[in-house]
Amino acid sequence: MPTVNDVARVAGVSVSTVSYALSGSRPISAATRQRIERAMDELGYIPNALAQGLARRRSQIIALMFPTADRSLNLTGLQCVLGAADRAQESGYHLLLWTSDDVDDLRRLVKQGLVDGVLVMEVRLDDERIGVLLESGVTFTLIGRSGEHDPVDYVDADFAQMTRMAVEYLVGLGHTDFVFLNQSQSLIDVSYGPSARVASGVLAAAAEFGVSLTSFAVENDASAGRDLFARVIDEIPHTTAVVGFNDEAVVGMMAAATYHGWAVPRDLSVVAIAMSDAAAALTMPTLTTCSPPHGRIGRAAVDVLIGRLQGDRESPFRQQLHDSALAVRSSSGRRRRNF
Amino acid sequence: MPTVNDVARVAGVSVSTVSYALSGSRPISAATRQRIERAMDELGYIPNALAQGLARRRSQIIALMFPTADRSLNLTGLQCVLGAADRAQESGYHLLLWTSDDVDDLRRLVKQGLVDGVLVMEVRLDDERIGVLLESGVTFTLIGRSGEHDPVDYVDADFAQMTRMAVEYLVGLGHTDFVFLNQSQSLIDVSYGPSARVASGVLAAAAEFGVSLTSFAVENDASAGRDLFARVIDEIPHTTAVVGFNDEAVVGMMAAATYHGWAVPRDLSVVAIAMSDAAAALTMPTLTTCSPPHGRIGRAAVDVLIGRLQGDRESPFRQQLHDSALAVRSSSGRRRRNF
DNA sequence: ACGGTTAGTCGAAGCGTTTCGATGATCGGG
DNA sequence: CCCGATCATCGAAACGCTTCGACTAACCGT
Repeated sequence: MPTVNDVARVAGVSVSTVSYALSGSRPISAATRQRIERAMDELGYIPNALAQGLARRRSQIIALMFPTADRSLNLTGLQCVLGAADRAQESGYHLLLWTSDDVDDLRRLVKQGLVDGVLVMEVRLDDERIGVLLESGVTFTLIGRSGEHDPVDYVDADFAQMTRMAVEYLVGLGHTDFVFLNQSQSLIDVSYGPSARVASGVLAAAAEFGVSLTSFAVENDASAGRDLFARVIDEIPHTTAVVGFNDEAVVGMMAAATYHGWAVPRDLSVVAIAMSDAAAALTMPTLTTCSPPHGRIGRAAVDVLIGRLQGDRESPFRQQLHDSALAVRSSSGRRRRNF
Repeated sequence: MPTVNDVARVAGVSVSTVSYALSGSRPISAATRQRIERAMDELGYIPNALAQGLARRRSQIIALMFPTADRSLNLTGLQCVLGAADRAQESGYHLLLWTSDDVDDLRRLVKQGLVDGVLVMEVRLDDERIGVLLESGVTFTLIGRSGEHDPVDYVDADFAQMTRMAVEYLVGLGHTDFVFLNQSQSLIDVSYGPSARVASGVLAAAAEFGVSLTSFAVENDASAGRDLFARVIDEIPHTTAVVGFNDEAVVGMMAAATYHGWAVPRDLSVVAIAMSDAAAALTMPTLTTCSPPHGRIGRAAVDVLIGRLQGDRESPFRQQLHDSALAVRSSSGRRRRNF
């Protein structure tokens, strides 16, 4: 591999001149610049990233924490990761994928000086990673939010907007009796942010529109959804609308409904929260969804982080919430049943 | 951030001694080692990864090429990525996520000296990235295979085993008239490896078991599946088994079948190839699948790459094929219809 | 007691950049 | 026609680590 030395020799200048020509941080005469450029592509020179990083104290690498433990994988996370990766590349940064949840690993990572900044996914309400990052002094931004009003940058979905939109849509179709199907209690117990925020958002929206709503937290599998349906026909049979934030249970519930002769959407309208389009297309009937723009959120988070990295460190915190979109498919319709 | 210098000063030794204590590449007396270790954790010392990489000419970073263009995202890719990321971390490596497809970007990446090795996903039969990597001299392993017998390391699914297993299973249930539903022609046109291999595998298996098989390549969406079902009842109505390598079209076909009064699996058995468990659980009925162990493949690829990185560069090529597993769900059963 | 190992340590020269300060050369203004 | 600015370039010192060669002391066998 050719080095600056080689380029300098071939171009007949000093290494510092080559460096200045490359970075443009000092004026270089047109003639010299040309000789240097010729030398560079004659040699096929590409600056060594490690040396550059060491000297500049900037690696142009950002870490993306995407912990995989304790969480059922879904496409929504992937979209976010890929959005972030694409954007990082467009902005001249590398993206390091970090799947560990462990704060000691994290501490080690940032102390290594390998990464310029960190992106944090799957943020919990009392996420201990935030404290670690804060005290380490590294620049970071959250994809999601903690429960406290930490002085941090974040990009997140606007859960209030999302849930209100879902409920408003169903109210507009005449529904007045809702069931909300949340994620498993175990996820709520680890204070997974979205679960809490979707729950309170749905509740608030129901109150706003004056409709009745009963909430359940069930495991993330089809049988839990079937069991729940049995409970619903038994205890609150006048239910005509379901808002679900639990992919597999929602599907299980639809299957049970169909099995019991409740047609979807004739007898029951279902809206899934934050389900990917690809997943929604696989169900029968296809599910109406209300989902955050995960890809865009990932990209926006990269922009925020890089903005902070390149700009002033002390400016006010950038905190963005992104609107979700409703994708009407075949699982929702006008209320038909009457009691 | 403390440096080796600080540690050396506090411990009262030279920097080289600190380095040797850290790497263990030269003997250090127990007493000295203790003083050094004490100094290190008193200062909270972590070696700077960039400096270390520069000096050792090893960054402990591997790149994972996961191009996102032209390909519908699915969980199977995610599993593989996450498996690789986990394994890399366990082995003391960092994983750089690279989403660009461009060979110039790739060339630049490897010339930068940032990564020790490269993992290549979504390999096409005539993948130009392979040539670029080969001539750049960087160590790499494929997740998948090209069409040629390149002298390269790879880890892939055993498509022959996979397809044979799927067909054998259905034959065992009495089926003799098969439809194979492949991915879109556009994917085949870019010579996407799995499409070709699954197609020929299914064909070979059908021949082996002496059953009839008709193949179709359709777009990856539900309506294409519905259209195909219409064609099937028209042209080959005696079909009782479908092997599908096209998630959305398979689901669309099932929906159309149900709509036309063909019950699945009573009148039609369906096996989906390489569909994720999560996706299979969302369909109705839930789909029987035959899928490669994507997570394990990702991990294995990391092992192969790191083995090559740390071991001899010239040993015989490591080429692994992994067996798929059949997950029987509700879309397949004994053949009932007779003609 | 003596040469030959060996264990333990040190100094210095890299690794490939950037960047600071210095040095000439060139220029415009009075 | 000389003086301070400005422009273009250079040399050398970082950045934080590894590693080679050398040196000292202790140790072994004879």
